[in-house]
Amino acid sequence: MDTGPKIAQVAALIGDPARANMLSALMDGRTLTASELAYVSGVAPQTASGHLAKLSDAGLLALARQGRRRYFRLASPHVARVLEGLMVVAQDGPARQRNLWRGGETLRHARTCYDHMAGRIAVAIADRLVQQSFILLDEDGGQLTDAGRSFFDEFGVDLRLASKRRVFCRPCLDWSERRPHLAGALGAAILHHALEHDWVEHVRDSRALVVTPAGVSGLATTFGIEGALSRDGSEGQVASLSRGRVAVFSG
Amino acid sequence: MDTGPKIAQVAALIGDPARANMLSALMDGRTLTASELAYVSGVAPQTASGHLAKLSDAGLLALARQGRRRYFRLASPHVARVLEGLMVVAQDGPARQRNLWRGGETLRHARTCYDHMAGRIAVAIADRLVQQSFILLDEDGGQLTDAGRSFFDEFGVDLRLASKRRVFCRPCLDWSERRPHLAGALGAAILHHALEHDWVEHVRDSRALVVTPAGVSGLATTFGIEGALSRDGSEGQVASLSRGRVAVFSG
DNA sequence: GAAACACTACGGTCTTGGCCGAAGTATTCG
DNA sequence: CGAATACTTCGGCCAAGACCGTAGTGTTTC
Repeated sequence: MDTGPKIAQVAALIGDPARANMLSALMDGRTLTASELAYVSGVAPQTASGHLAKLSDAGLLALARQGRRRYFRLASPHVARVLEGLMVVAQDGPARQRNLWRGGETLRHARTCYDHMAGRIAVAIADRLVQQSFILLDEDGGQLTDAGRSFFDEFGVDLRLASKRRVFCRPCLDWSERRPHLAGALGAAILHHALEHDWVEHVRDSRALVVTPAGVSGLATTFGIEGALSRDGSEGQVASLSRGRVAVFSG
Repeated sequence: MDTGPKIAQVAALIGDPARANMLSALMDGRTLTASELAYVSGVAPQTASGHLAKLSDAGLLALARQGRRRYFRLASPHVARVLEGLMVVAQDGPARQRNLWRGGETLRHARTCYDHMAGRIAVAIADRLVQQSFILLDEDGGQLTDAGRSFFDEFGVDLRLASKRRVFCRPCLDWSERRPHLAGALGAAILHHALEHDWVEHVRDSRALVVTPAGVSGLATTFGIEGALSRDGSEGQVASLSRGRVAVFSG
């Protein structure tokens, strides 16, 4: 029955800005050194060291020492999911200005989400795949159709990972677009493919991705995606009605 | 790029023991009054009032006033998922004693998880359904098979919810068993059915469920579940090897 | 072996925020 | 209308913990 305190302990750990910055920086699955994490979190190395010790002790980070430096990464995908979930809640929570995002425009456009793509591009890809009946996908689950299986075969995505009868197509709620995009092994395979073919490139020190010219044509011919590729604020989509937070429900 | 601070804000909110207790108490989807929440969180009403204001402002709780009292509930299933995720991370984090759980034995056996069942029973049900090829389920996703569809039809679960082509079978990682159980609309339907037929009953002021005699036979004949029903500590399952938290990975 | 580097441990300062007593505002009941 | 109930606001107390300066330990480089 002491589930509350356990939750609180972990949440309090994530609840410090410096630590949250560290975890955010690791959300794409990279491994970073203590110094790098000190820098991104905006605190002195001594302070960062303390934070990192706490996060490791709690099992949120995995640590590997190599010579005189220590490499940290998220201990498991579970941690990444919690962080992603917190982003979602943080976004739809306060019904405040959603569009004062400015700075994050590149992130909103395309970024990595642990091991797959997120952002407008990723949502567009997912939408397109659903529209063509290659996958079924909503907030609660996803699955590859037979048509989808042949599509991805032809597309060149390695589906051997998917051998057996494993379900490997799952949704991940995009915190910037507030719609599900494709995660799981299939999502990871698409990102892998995109990086492999230089469709997208990592932005240094960021989870952001930029779409290359090759990517523009590749995404267009493969998925038939055009509109979502323009990165300038063609924020056509109405910001959805702001559900009042103080919902009156029949009790 | 300010995703860190946003995460931190929400996490810090959950990171206070009193507030975490409140959220935990609401995890089964109930609506509770401010007084009740003050009681479960172990603080004075004035203090609780402040906490509840913060949680509502942040959009974690939805509030309905009715006469002189205020009813609170989780603002969305997203919040419940974050809490469940935190439980999972809290469990596998510190590789400490997993079996000093004592008090929570009832919870480990069967409980609600927002709108569906969790605990040994729920994992057993999911396992059985997978074994009989009625569903596919792993940590990343789930799906109902054709055989499963007819099974649930016969079983009497209302699948009309599942109309269209919606995917509605999703996994939820059980923090006590560390294996996925069935969530989503299908999981909710099973819980609904079980409550409807008096297979299980809520334990007052708790998320725990007790299995009635009717439930024992119902679960046995319907799902073929026997072993998992004995609630005495037949903790046969070895506690899994304790993966050292400081994993050395090739960097 | 000395110097530079990466990280950790310790100690003291200072802010944040949780806590409750007391008092104040709605709502219901007799 | 007054008392009881449910909740909120205010103010002061207090402890937890984030922060960095200083001083270490271990590792690499020259």
